Amino acid sequence: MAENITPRKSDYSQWYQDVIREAELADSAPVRGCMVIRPWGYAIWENIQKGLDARFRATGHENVYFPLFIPQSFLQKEAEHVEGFSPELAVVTHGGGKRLEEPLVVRPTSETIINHFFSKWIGSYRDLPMLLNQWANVVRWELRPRAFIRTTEFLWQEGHTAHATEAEARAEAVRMLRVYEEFARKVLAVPVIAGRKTEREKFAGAVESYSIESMSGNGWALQSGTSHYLGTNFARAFNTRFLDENNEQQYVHQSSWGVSTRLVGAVITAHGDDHGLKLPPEIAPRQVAVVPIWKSEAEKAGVLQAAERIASDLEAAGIRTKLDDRDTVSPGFKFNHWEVRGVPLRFEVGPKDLAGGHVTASARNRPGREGKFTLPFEGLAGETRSRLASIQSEMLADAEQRRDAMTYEVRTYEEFKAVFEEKPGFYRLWWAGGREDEERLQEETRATVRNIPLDQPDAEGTCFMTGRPARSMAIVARAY
RNA sequence: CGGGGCGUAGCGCAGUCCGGUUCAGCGCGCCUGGUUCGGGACCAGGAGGUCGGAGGUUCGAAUCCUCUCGCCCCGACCA
Repeated sequence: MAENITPRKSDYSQWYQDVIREAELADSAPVRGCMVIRPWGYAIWENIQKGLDARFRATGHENVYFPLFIPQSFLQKEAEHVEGFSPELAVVTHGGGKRLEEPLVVRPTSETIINHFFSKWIGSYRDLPMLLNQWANVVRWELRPRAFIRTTEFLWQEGHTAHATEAEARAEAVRMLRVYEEFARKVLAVPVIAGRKTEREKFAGAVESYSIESMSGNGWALQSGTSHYLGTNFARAFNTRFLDENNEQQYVHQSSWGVSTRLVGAVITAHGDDHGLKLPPEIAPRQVAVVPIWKSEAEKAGVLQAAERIASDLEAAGIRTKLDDRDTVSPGFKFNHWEVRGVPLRFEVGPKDLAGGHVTASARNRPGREGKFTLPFEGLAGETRSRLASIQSEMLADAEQRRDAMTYEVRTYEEFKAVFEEKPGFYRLWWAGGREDEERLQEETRATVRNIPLDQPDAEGTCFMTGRPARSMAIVARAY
Protein backbone atom coordinates (compact mmCIF):
# COMPACT_ATOMS: atom_id res chain seq x y z
CA MET A 1 0.00 0.00 0.00
CA ALA A 2 0.94 3.61 -0.34
CA GLU A 3 2.52 4.05 3.05
CA ASN A 4 3.86 7.46 2.19
CA ILE A 5 0.53 8.98 1.32
CA THR A 6 -1.84 10.27 3.96
CA PRO A 7 -5.35 8.90 3.30
CA ARG A 8 -7.68 11.49 1.83
CA LYS A 9 -10.18 11.03 4.61
CA SER A 10 -7.79 11.84 7.41
CA ASP A 11 -6.27 15.03 5.93
CA TYR A 12 -7.12 16.05 2.40
CA SER A 13 -4.64 18.88 2.20
CA GLN A 14 -1.83 16.63 3.39
CA TRP A 15 -2.91 13.96 0.91
CA TYR A 16 -2.65 16.50 -1.90
CA GLN A 17 0.87 17.49 -0.88
CA ASP A 18 1.89 13.86 -0.44
CA VAL A 19 0.70 12.90 -3.91
CA ILE A 20 2.62 15.75 -5.49
CA ARG A 21 5.78 14.70 -3.67
CA GLU A 22 5.45 10.95 -4.26
CA ALA A 23 4.48 11.29 -7.91
CA GLU A 24 7.36 13.74 -8.36
CA LEU A 25 5.15 16.34 -9.97
CA ALA A 26 6.65 19.38 -8.30
CA ASP A 27 8.90 20.64 -5.55
CA SER A 28 8.64 23.85 -3.61
CA ALA A 29 11.03 26.65 -4.50
CA PRO A 30 13.23 28.75 -2.24
CA VAL A 31 10.86 31.64 -2.87
CA ARG A 32 7.62 31.21 -1.02
CA GLY A 33 4.66 30.53 -3.27
CA CYS A 34 6.76 29.41 -6.19
CA MET A 35 7.22 25.86 -7.32
CA VAL A 36 9.50 23.81 -9.49
CA ILE A 37 7.58 21.66 -11.93
CA ARG A 38 9.43 18.37 -12.23
CA PRO A 39 9.65 16.26 -15.41
CA TRP A 40 6.57 14.15 -14.70
CA GLY A 41 4.45 17.18 -13.85
CA TYR A 42 5.76 19.22 -16.75
CA ALA A 43 5.07 16.42 -19.22
CA ILE A 44 1.45 16.45 -18.09
CA TRP A 45 1.32 20.21 -18.63
CA GLU A 46 2.86 19.81 -22.07
CA ASN A 47 0.17 17.33 -23.03
CA ILE A 48 -2.46 19.75 -21.80
CA GLN A 49 -0.85 22.50 -23.87
CA LYS A 50 -0.83 20.34 -26.96
CA GLY A 51 -4.53 19.57 -26.72
CA LEU A 52 -5.53 23.15 -26.05
CA ASP A 53 -3.25 24.70 -28.61
CA ALA A 54 -4.76 22.54 -31.34
CA ARG A 55 -8.21 23.69 -30.27
CA PHE A 56 -7.22 27.35 -30.30
CA ARG A 57 -5.87 27.02 -33.80
CA ALA A 58 -9.02 25.23 -34.87
CA THR A 59 -11.04 28.18 -33.62
CA GLY A 60 -8.92 30.63 -35.60
CA HIS A 61 -6.55 31.96 -32.98
CA GLU A 62 -2.88 32.74 -33.52
CA ASN A 63 -0.11 32.55 -30.97
CA VAL A 64 1.89 35.62 -29.99
CA TYR A 65 4.17 36.69 -27.19
CA PHE A 66 4.00 39.90 -25.20
CA PRO A 67 6.61 41.03 -22.67
CA LEU A 68 6.80 40.04 -19.02
CA PHE A 69 7.25 43.63 -17.85
CA ILE A 70 4.43 46.12 -18.07
CA PRO A 71 4.78 49.83 -17.28
CA GLN A 72 2.95 50.47 -14.03
CA SER A 73 0.99 53.28 -15.65
CA PHE A 74 -0.63 50.78 -18.04
CA LEU A 75 -2.26 48.91 -15.18
CA GLN A 76 -3.56 52.16 -13.78
CA LYS A 77 -5.46 53.08 -16.90
CA GLU A 78 -8.40 50.85 -16.15
CA ALA A 79 -9.86 51.71 -12.75
CA GLU A 80 -11.35 48.37 -11.72
CA HIS A 81 -8.43 46.48 -13.15
CA VAL A 82 -5.85 48.30 -11.06
CA GLU A 83 -8.00 48.09 -7.98
CA GLY A 84 -8.48 44.37 -8.39
CA PHE A 85 -4.88 43.52 -9.08
CA SER A 86 -2.79 45.96 -7.05
CA PRO A 87 -2.75 43.80 -3.90
CA GLU A 88 -1.14 40.94 -5.79
CA LEU A 89 1.37 42.73 -7.98
CA ALA A 90 5.11 42.19 -8.02
CA VAL A 91 6.74 45.49 -8.96
CA VAL A 92 10.26 45.98 -10.25
CA THR A 93 11.76 49.22 -9.02
CA HIS A 94 15.39 48.73 -10.01
CA GLY A 95 17.14 47.73 -13.19
CA GLY A 96 20.73 47.84 -14.25
CA GLY A 97 21.69 48.93 -10.78
CA LYS A 98 19.58 52.07 -10.92
CA ARG A 99 16.18 53.04 -9.64
CA LEU A 100 13.78 53.04 -12.57
CA GLU A 101 12.03 56.20 -13.56
CA GLU A 102 8.80 54.23 -13.84
CA PRO A 103 8.34 50.99 -11.93
CA LEU A 104 7.57 47.89 -13.99
CA VAL A 105 4.87 45.47 -13.08
CA VAL A 106 5.50 41.77 -13.61
CA ARG A 107 2.42 40.86 -15.63
CA PRO A 108 -0.46 39.45 -13.60
CA THR A 109 -2.33 39.20 -16.93
CA SER A 110 -1.83 41.05 -20.19
CA GLU A 111 -4.99 42.95 -21.08
CA THR A 112 -3.29 46.30 -20.71
CA ILE A 113 -0.16 45.73 -22.72
CA ILE A 114 -2.08 43.91 -25.40
CA ASN A 115 -4.48 46.80 -25.74
CA HIS A 116 -1.57 49.13 -26.12
CA PHE A 117 -0.74 47.20 -29.28
CA PHE A 118 -4.29 46.53 -30.37
CA SER A 119 -4.75 50.26 -30.59
CA LYS A 120 -1.77 50.39 -32.96
CA TRP A 121 -2.68 47.38 -35.03
CA ILE A 122 -6.40 47.84 -35.40
CA GLY A 123 -7.45 50.55 -37.79
CA SER A 124 -10.58 49.42 -39.54
CA TYR A 125 -13.31 46.82 -39.30
CA ARG A 126 -11.32 44.85 -41.85
CA ASP A 127 -8.71 44.15 -39.17
CA LEU A 128 -11.35 42.48 -37.01
CA PRO A 129 -11.83 40.13 -35.41
CA MET A 130 -8.32 39.91 -34.03
CA LEU A 131 -7.91 36.53 -32.35
CA LEU A 132 -4.70 36.06 -30.37
CA ASN A 133 -3.40 33.74 -27.73
CA GLN A 134 -0.23 33.58 -25.73
CA TRP A 135 1.42 30.92 -23.61
CA ALA A 136 3.19 32.63 -20.76
CA ASN A 137 3.98 32.82 -17.09
CA VAL A 138 2.28 35.36 -14.86
CA VAL A 139 2.81 36.49 -11.29
CA ARG A 140 0.17 37.18 -8.69
CA TRP A 141 1.50 37.53 -5.18
CA GLU A 142 -0.29 34.88 -3.15
CA LEU A 143 -0.81 34.82 0.58
CA ARG A 144 -1.71 31.17 0.80
CA PRO A 145 0.02 29.18 -1.92
CA ARG A 146 -0.74 25.60 -2.83
CA ALA A 147 1.14 23.64 -5.46
CA PHE A 148 -0.53 23.91 -8.88
CA ILE A 149 -3.73 25.28 -7.41
CA ARG A 150 -2.51 28.64 -6.19
CA THR A 151 1.09 29.62 -6.80
CA THR A 152 2.62 33.07 -7.01
CA GLU A 153 4.05 32.37 -10.43
CA PHE A 154 2.09 30.12 -12.72
CA LEU A 155 2.04 29.05 -16.33
CA TRP A 156 -1.02 29.67 -18.38
CA GLN A 157 -2.49 30.59 -21.66
CA GLU A 158 -4.31 33.85 -22.20
CA GLY A 159 -6.50 34.46 -25.20
CA HIS A 160 -7.24 38.04 -26.20
CA THR A 161 -9.66 38.97 -28.90
CA ALA A 162 -11.07 42.16 -30.36
CA HIS A 163 -14.37 42.33 -32.23
CA ALA A 164 -16.51 44.84 -34.02
CA THR A 165 -19.65 44.11 -32.08
CA GLU A 166 -20.76 43.34 -28.57
CA ALA A 167 -22.65 40.25 -29.69
CA GLU A 168 -19.59 38.82 -31.37
CA ALA A 169 -17.31 39.43 -28.38
CA ARG A 170 -19.85 37.98 -25.97
CA ALA A 171 -20.23 34.94 -28.18
CA GLU A 172 -16.47 34.51 -28.26
CA ALA A 173 -16.28 34.44 -24.45
CA VAL A 174 -18.91 31.73 -24.31
CA ARG A 175 -17.46 29.83 -27.26
CA MET A 176 -14.06 29.54 -25.60
CA LEU A 177 -15.62 28.59 -22.28
CA ARG A 178 -17.28 25.73 -24.12
CA VAL A 179 -13.92 24.77 -25.59
CA TYR A 180 -12.54 24.55 -22.06
CA GLU A 181 -15.52 22.54 -20.96
CA GLU A 182 -15.12 20.05 -23.78
CA PHE A 183 -11.38 19.82 -23.22
CA ALA A 184 -11.78 19.19 -19.50
CA ARG A 185 -14.31 16.42 -20.05
CA LYS A 186 -12.78 14.74 -23.03
CA VAL A 187 -9.08 15.06 -22.40
CA LEU A 188 -8.78 15.49 -18.64
CA ALA A 189 -11.82 13.33 -17.89
CA VAL A 190 -12.83 16.03 -15.44
CA PRO A 191 -16.49 17.00 -15.46
CA VAL A 192 -16.97 20.73 -15.07
CA ILE A 193 -19.83 23.13 -14.76
CA ALA A 194 -19.73 26.01 -17.20
CA GLY A 195 -21.41 29.11 -15.93
CA ARG A 196 -21.52 32.83 -15.44
CA LYS A 197 -19.79 34.50 -12.52
CA THR A 198 -21.69 36.74 -10.17
CA GLU A 199 -20.92 40.44 -9.94
CA ARG A 200 -18.80 39.81 -6.87
CA GLU A 201 -16.66 37.08 -8.42
CA LYS A 202 -16.08 38.86 -11.72
CA PHE A 203 -12.66 39.53 -13.21
CA ALA A 204 -11.37 43.02 -12.44
CA GLY A 205 -12.26 45.03 -15.52
CA ALA A 206 -14.75 42.65 -17.11
CA VAL A 207 -18.37 43.25 -17.94
CA GLU A 208 -19.15 39.56 -17.66
CA SER A 209 -17.06 36.63 -16.45
CA TYR A 210 -17.56 32.94 -16.93
CA SER A 211 -15.90 29.92 -15.40
CA ILE A 212 -15.70 26.19 -15.49
CA GLU A 213 -15.77 24.67 -12.02
CA SER A 214 -14.49 21.22 -11.21
CA MET A 215 -14.94 19.38 -7.93
CA SER A 216 -12.06 18.13 -5.83
CA GLY A 217 -12.18 14.90 -3.87
CA ASN A 218 -13.20 16.76 -0.73
CA GLY A 219 -16.12 18.48 -2.38
CA TRP A 220 -14.57 21.88 -2.90
CA ALA A 221 -14.95 23.84 -6.11
CA LEU A 222 -11.92 24.55 -8.20
CA GLN A 223 -12.21 27.32 -10.76
CA SER A 224 -10.43 25.57 -13.58
CA GLY A 225 -10.78 28.11 -16.34
CA THR A 226 -12.31 31.50 -17.00
CA SER A 227 -13.39 33.64 -19.88
CA HIS A 228 -14.52 37.24 -19.93
CA TYR A 229 -16.47 39.65 -21.99
CA LEU A 230 -14.53 42.85 -21.42
CA GLY A 231 -16.92 45.19 -23.16
CA THR A 232 -15.16 48.35 -24.24
CA ASN A 233 -13.52 48.91 -20.86
CA PHE A 234 -9.97 48.39 -22.00
CA ALA A 235 -10.68 49.83 -25.43
CA ARG A 236 -11.70 53.09 -23.79
CA ALA A 237 -8.69 53.08 -21.49
CA PHE A 238 -6.30 52.48 -24.38
CA ASN A 239 -8.27 54.10 -27.14
CA THR A 240 -8.55 50.91 -29.14
CA ARG A 241 -10.83 52.01 -31.95
CA PHE A 242 -11.66 51.04 -35.50
CA LEU A 243 -13.34 52.70 -38.42
CA ASP A 244 -16.58 50.94 -39.27
CA GLU A 245 -18.29 50.51 -42.65
CA ASN A 246 -19.87 53.92 -42.23
CA ASN A 247 -16.52 55.58 -41.69
CA GLU A 248 -17.22 56.11 -37.97
CA GLN A 249 -14.84 55.50 -35.08
CA GLN A 250 -15.97 52.72 -32.75
CA TYR A 251 -14.42 51.08 -29.71
CA VAL A 252 -13.66 47.40 -30.11
CA HIS A 253 -15.45 44.86 -27.96
CA GLN A 254 -13.10 42.39 -26.37
CA SER A 255 -12.84 39.01 -24.77
CA SER A 256 -10.11 37.30 -22.81
CA TRP A 257 -9.87 33.76 -21.49
CA GLY A 258 -7.36 31.55 -19.73
CA VAL A 259 -6.50 28.25 -18.18
CA SER A 260 -3.40 27.56 -16.16
CA THR A 261 -1.26 24.91 -14.52
CA ARG A 262 -4.15 24.80 -12.06
CA LEU A 263 -5.61 22.27 -14.50
CA VAL A 264 -2.96 19.85 -13.25
CA GLY A 265 -4.37 20.47 -9.77
CA ALA A 266 -7.84 19.75 -11.12
CA VAL A 267 -6.65 16.41 -12.49
CA ILE A 268 -4.93 15.48 -9.23
CA THR A 269 -7.92 16.34 -7.08
CA ALA A 270 -10.60 14.98 -9.39
CA HIS A 271 -9.03 11.57 -9.98
CA GLY A 272 -6.38 10.87 -7.34
CA ASP A 273 -6.90 8.18 -4.72
CA ASP A 274 -5.09 6.91 -1.64
CA HIS A 275 -2.58 5.13 -3.87
CA GLY A 276 -1.59 8.39 -5.50
CA LEU A 277 -2.11 10.02 -8.84
CA LYS A 278 -4.46 8.63 -11.44
CA LEU A 279 -3.98 9.99 -14.93
CA PRO A 280 -6.38 9.92 -17.85
CA PRO A 281 -4.56 8.27 -20.79
CA GLU A 282 -4.91 11.37 -22.96
CA ILE A 283 -2.47 13.37 -20.85
CA ALA A 284 -0.43 10.63 -19.17
CA PRO A 285 3.26 11.11 -20.03
CA ARG A 286 3.48 7.32 -20.19
CA GLN A 287 0.34 5.37 -20.94
CA VAL A 288 1.81 1.92 -20.36
CA ALA A 289 4.58 0.80 -18.02
CA VAL A 290 6.11 -2.54 -18.95
CA VAL A 291 7.62 -4.42 -16.01
CA PRO A 292 9.74 -7.46 -16.87
CA ILE A 293 9.96 -10.15 -14.22
CA TRP A 294 12.63 -12.79 -13.85
CA LYS A 295 14.09 -15.00 -11.18
CA SER A 296 17.21 -16.42 -12.70
CA GLU A 297 19.73 -15.10 -15.14
CA ALA A 298 18.48 -17.75 -17.54
CA GLU A 299 15.00 -16.28 -17.49
CA LYS A 300 16.22 -12.71 -17.62
CA ALA A 301 17.40 -12.74 -21.23
CA GLY A 302 14.18 -14.15 -22.66
CA VAL A 303 11.94 -11.99 -20.56
CA LEU A 304 13.83 -8.83 -21.38
CA GLN A 305 13.83 -9.60 -25.05
CA ALA A 306 10.07 -10.08 -25.03
CA ALA A 307 9.50 -6.95 -22.94
CA GLU A 308 11.63 -4.87 -25.27
CA ARG A 309 9.73 -6.16 -28.25
CA ILE A 310 6.40 -5.33 -26.62
CA ALA A 311 7.51 -1.85 -25.64
CA SER A 312 8.80 -1.04 -29.09
CA ASP A 313 5.67 -2.40 -30.77
CA LEU A 314 3.48 -0.25 -28.56
CA GLU A 315 5.67 2.78 -29.10
CA ALA A 316 5.51 2.19 -32.84
CA ALA A 317 1.73 2.14 -32.60
CA GLY A 318 1.82 5.61 -31.01
CA ILE A 319 1.29 4.44 -27.45
CA ARG A 320 3.51 6.24 -24.95
CA THR A 321 5.31 3.36 -23.28
CA LYS A 322 7.98 2.96 -20.62
CA LEU A 323 10.00 -0.21 -20.27
CA ASP A 324 11.18 -0.34 -16.68
CA ASP A 325 14.13 -2.68 -17.02
CA ARG A 326 15.98 -1.55 -13.93
CA ASP A 327 17.60 -4.47 -12.17
CA THR A 328 18.26 -2.56 -8.96
CA VAL A 329 14.70 -2.62 -7.69
CA SER A 330 12.15 -5.39 -7.33
CA PRO A 331 9.06 -5.79 -9.50
CA GLY A 332 6.87 -4.93 -6.52
CA PHE A 333 8.70 -1.66 -6.13
CA LYS A 334 8.12 -0.88 -9.79
CA PHE A 335 4.42 -1.62 -9.50
CA ASN A 336 4.12 0.98 -6.81
CA HIS A 337 6.43 3.37 -8.56
CA TRP A 338 4.22 3.60 -11.66
CA GLU A 339 1.03 3.34 -9.72
CA VAL A 340 1.73 6.39 -7.57
CA ARG A 341 2.56 8.30 -10.77
CA GLY A 342 -0.80 7.40 -12.18
CA VAL A 343 0.24 5.46 -15.30
CA PRO A 344 -3.04 4.08 -16.72
CA LEU A 345 -1.82 0.58 -17.66
CA ARG A 346 0.88 -1.74 -16.37
CA PHE A 347 2.00 -4.79 -18.30
CA GLU A 348 3.85 -7.49 -16.43
CA VAL A 349 6.01 -9.76 -18.55
CA GLY A 350 7.38 -12.81 -16.77
CA PRO A 351 8.11 -16.48 -17.51
CA LYS A 352 4.45 -17.41 -16.99
CA ASP A 353 3.41 -14.79 -19.48
CA LEU A 354 5.92 -15.97 -22.04
CA ALA A 355 4.61 -19.50 -21.62
CA GLY A 356 1.02 -18.31 -21.97
CA GLY A 357 1.71 -15.93 -24.83
CA HIS A 358 0.24 -12.94 -23.04
CA VAL A 359 1.00 -10.08 -20.69
CA THR A 360 -0.55 -9.65 -17.28
CA ALA A 361 -2.16 -6.25 -17.37
CA SER A 362 -3.34 -4.01 -14.60
CA ALA A 363 -5.49 -0.91 -14.97
CA ARG A 364 -4.72 1.97 -12.63
CA ASN A 365 -8.30 3.12 -12.49
CA ARG A 366 -9.54 -0.22 -11.15
CA PRO A 367 -7.40 -1.07 -8.11
CA GLY A 368 -6.92 -4.66 -7.02
CA ARG A 369 -8.05 -7.83 -8.72
CA GLU A 370 -10.81 -6.07 -10.64
CA GLY A 371 -8.27 -4.22 -12.73
CA LYS A 372 -6.16 -7.29 -13.57
CA PHE A 373 -6.48 -9.23 -16.80
CA THR A 374 -4.33 -10.80 -19.47
CA LEU A 375 -3.82 -9.64 -23.02
CA PRO A 376 -2.44 -11.96 -25.71
CA PHE A 377 0.71 -10.92 -27.57
CA GLU A 378 -1.29 -11.31 -30.74
CA GLY A 379 -2.83 -7.92 -31.57
CA LEU A 380 -1.51 -6.37 -28.40
CA ALA A 381 -1.10 -2.80 -29.67
CA GLY A 382 -4.66 -2.61 -30.98
CA GLU A 383 -6.09 -4.07 -27.81
CA THR A 384 -4.01 -1.69 -25.71
CA ARG A 385 -5.33 1.25 -27.62
CA SER A 386 -8.90 0.26 -27.02
CA ARG A 387 -8.23 -0.43 -23.34
CA LEU A 388 -6.78 3.04 -22.98
CA ALA A 389 -9.87 4.48 -24.61
CA SER A 390 -12.07 2.57 -22.15
CA ILE A 391 -10.01 3.81 -19.22
CA GLN A 392 -10.39 7.35 -20.48
CA SER A 393 -14.18 7.09 -20.61
CA GLU A 394 -14.45 5.13 -17.37
CA MET A 395 -12.50 7.82 -15.60
CA LEU A 396 -14.86 10.51 -16.78
CA ALA A 397 -17.88 8.42 -15.83
CA ASP A 398 -16.42 7.72 -12.39
CA ALA A 399 -15.54 11.36 -11.80
CA GLU A 400 -19.02 12.34 -12.86
CA GLN A 401 -20.51 9.85 -10.50
CA ARG A 402 -18.38 11.08 -7.62
CA ARG A 403 -19.35 14.64 -8.33
CA ASP A 404 -23.03 13.88 -8.66
CA ALA A 405 -22.96 11.97 -5.40
CA MET A 406 -21.69 15.15 -3.77
CA THR A 407 -24.13 17.47 -5.47
CA TYR A 408 -27.20 18.45 -3.48
CA GLU A 409 -30.29 20.55 -3.75
CA VAL A 410 -31.93 22.29 -0.81
CA ARG A 411 -34.67 24.90 -0.72
CA THR A 412 -33.87 27.23 2.13
CA TYR A 413 -30.87 28.89 3.71
CA GLU A 414 -31.73 27.19 7.00
CA GLU A 415 -31.56 23.78 5.38
CA PHE A 416 -28.32 24.72 3.67
CA LYS A 417 -26.66 25.84 6.87
CA ALA A 418 -27.76 22.66 8.58
CA VAL A 419 -26.12 20.33 6.06
CA PHE A 420 -23.29 22.21 4.37
CA GLU A 421 -20.71 21.72 7.09
CA GLU A 422 -21.28 17.96 7.23
CA LYS A 423 -21.76 17.44 3.53
CA PRO A 424 -19.38 19.55 1.50
CA GLY A 425 -20.07 19.54 -2.21
CA PHE A 426 -21.88 21.43 -4.92
CA TYR A 427 -25.24 22.84 -3.94
CA ARG A 428 -27.59 23.62 -6.80
CA LEU A 429 -29.77 26.37 -5.45
CA TRP A 430 -32.24 28.85 -6.80
CA TRP A 431 -30.56 32.21 -6.65
CA ALA A 432 -31.69 35.79 -7.00
CA GLY A 433 -29.41 37.36 -4.43
CA GLY A 434 -27.09 40.34 -4.63
CA ARG A 435 -23.62 41.19 -3.47
CA GLU A 436 -24.64 41.57 0.17
CA ASP A 437 -26.32 38.18 0.21
CA GLU A 438 -23.17 36.56 -1.17
CA GLU A 439 -21.07 38.25 1.46
CA ARG A 440 -23.34 37.10 4.23
CA LEU A 441 -23.34 33.59 2.79
CA GLN A 442 -19.56 33.45 2.81
CA GLU A 443 -19.24 34.95 6.28
CA GLU A 444 -21.68 32.55 7.81
CA THR A 445 -20.85 29.35 5.94
CA ARG A 446 -17.54 29.86 4.02
CA ALA A 447 -19.46 28.91 0.89
CA THR A 448 -19.64 31.16 -2.16
CA VAL A 449 -21.62 31.29 -5.36
CA ARG A 450 -19.24 29.58 -7.77
CA ASN A 451 -21.20 30.27 -10.89
CA ILE A 452 -24.62 30.31 -12.49
CA PRO A 453 -24.60 27.41 -14.94
CA LEU A 454 -25.21 28.20 -18.59
CA ASP A 455 -27.40 25.15 -18.81
CA GLN A 456 -30.46 25.81 -16.68
CA PRO A 457 -33.57 23.78 -15.93
CA ASP A 458 -36.66 24.91 -17.75
CA ALA A 459 -38.33 26.17 -14.59
CA GLU A 460 -38.43 28.93 -12.02
CA GLY A 461 -38.01 28.84 -8.29
CA THR A 462 -37.57 30.75 -5.09
CA CYS A 463 -34.18 32.14 -4.10
CA PHE A 464 -32.88 30.04 -1.24
CA MET A 465 -31.57 33.08 0.60
CA THR A 466 -33.79 36.00 -0.21
CA GLY A 467 -37.04 34.21 -0.92
CA ARG A 468 -37.43 36.26 -4.08
CA PRO A 469 -38.57 34.65 -7.31
CA ALA A 470 -35.53 33.21 -9.08
CA ARG A 471 -35.06 32.41 -12.73
CA SER A 472 -31.80 30.58 -12.42
CA MET A 473 -29.97 28.13 -10.22
CA ALA A 474 -26.48 28.74 -8.90
CA ILE A 475 -23.70 26.41 -7.83
CA VAL A 476 -22.79 27.15 -4.24
CA ALA A 477 -19.71 25.53 -2.75
CA ARG A 478 -16.57 26.05 -0.77
CA ALA A 479 -13.90 27.36 -3.15
CA TYR A 480 -10.24 26.44 -3.16
C1' C B 1 -1.98 41.20 8.46
C1' G B 2 -4.57 38.42 13.03
C1' G B 3 -4.51 33.39 15.60
C1' G B 4 -1.92 28.44 16.22
C1' G B 5 2.30 25.14 15.27
C1' C B 6 7.30 23.99 13.70
C1' G B 7 12.82 24.57 12.29
C1' U B 8 17.98 18.50 14.62
C1' A B 9 21.52 13.98 8.14
C1' G B 10 18.45 14.07 1.40
C1' C B 11 13.14 13.16 3.59
C1' G B 12 10.21 12.14 8.12
C1' C B 13 11.09 12.59 13.25
C1' A B 14 12.75 11.59 18.81
C1' G B 15 15.69 14.25 22.24
C1' U B 16 14.33 20.42 24.65
C1' C B 17 9.99 20.67 30.29
C1' C B 18 14.59 18.91 34.21
C1' G B 19 21.89 21.87 30.70
C1' G B 20 26.64 17.26 31.71
C1' U B 21 29.20 9.36 28.89
C1' U B 22 22.12 5.81 26.81
C1' C B 23 23.16 13.34 23.26
C1' A B 24 24.27 13.96 18.72
C1' G B 25 20.23 9.48 17.78
C1' C B 26 16.00 6.58 15.10
C1' G B 27 13.11 5.25 10.52
C1' C B 28 13.24 5.77 5.28
C1' G B 29 16.48 6.89 1.42
C1' C B 30 21.78 6.66 -0.37
C1' C B 31 26.80 3.67 -1.22
C1' U B 32 29.44 -1.51 -1.19
C1' G B 33 29.06 -6.90 -1.07
C1' G B 34 26.05 -11.21 -0.97
C1' U B 35 21.37 -13.68 -1.14
C1' U B 36 16.65 -12.15 -3.58
C1' C B 37 12.99 -10.77 -7.58
C1' G B 38 4.70 -12.25 -10.03
C1' G B 39 2.68 -6.06 -4.98
C1' G B 40 7.30 -1.21 -1.90
C1' A B 41 13.04 -7.86 -0.39
C1' C B 42 16.73 -9.44 3.42
C1' C B 43 21.53 -9.67 5.87
C1' A B 44 26.25 -7.44 6.75
C1' G B 45 29.21 -3.25 6.34
C1' G B 46 29.50 2.11 5.18
C1' A B 47 29.00 7.52 3.89
C1' G B 48 26.28 11.65 5.62
C1' G B 49 24.62 16.77 10.53
C1' U B 50 27.29 24.83 11.27
C1' C B 51 20.96 20.89 16.02
C1' G B 52 17.57 27.66 11.06
C1' G B 53 20.86 32.25 12.18
C1' A B 54 23.07 35.93 15.67
C1' G B 55 24.01 37.31 20.50
C1' G B 56 23.84 36.14 25.71
C1' U B 57 23.77 33.07 30.57
C1' U B 58 27.12 29.00 32.27
C1' C B 59 32.91 25.40 33.97
C1' G B 60 29.63 23.23 30.17
C1' A B 61 23.92 24.75 25.62
C1' A B 62 20.16 20.96 20.55
C1' U B 63 18.30 21.93 25.73
C1' C B 64 17.79 28.27 29.39
C1' C B 65 17.22 33.88 27.84
C1' U B 66 16.96 37.89 23.92
C1' C B 67 16.69 39.13 18.98
C1' U B 68 16.21 37.49 13.99
C1' C B 69 15.08 34.55 9.53
C1' G B 70 12.12 30.89 7.36
C1' C B 71 8.26 27.23 6.81
C1' C B 72 3.37 24.91 7.72
C1' C B 73 -1.87 25.17 9.32
C1' C B 74 -6.56 28.23 10.30
C1' G B 75 -9.07 33.20 8.81
C1' A B 76 -9.65 38.20 4.98
C1' C B 77 -8.12 37.99 -1.68
C1' C B 78 -7.38 35.03 -6.40
C1' A B 79 -6.43 31.18 -12.76
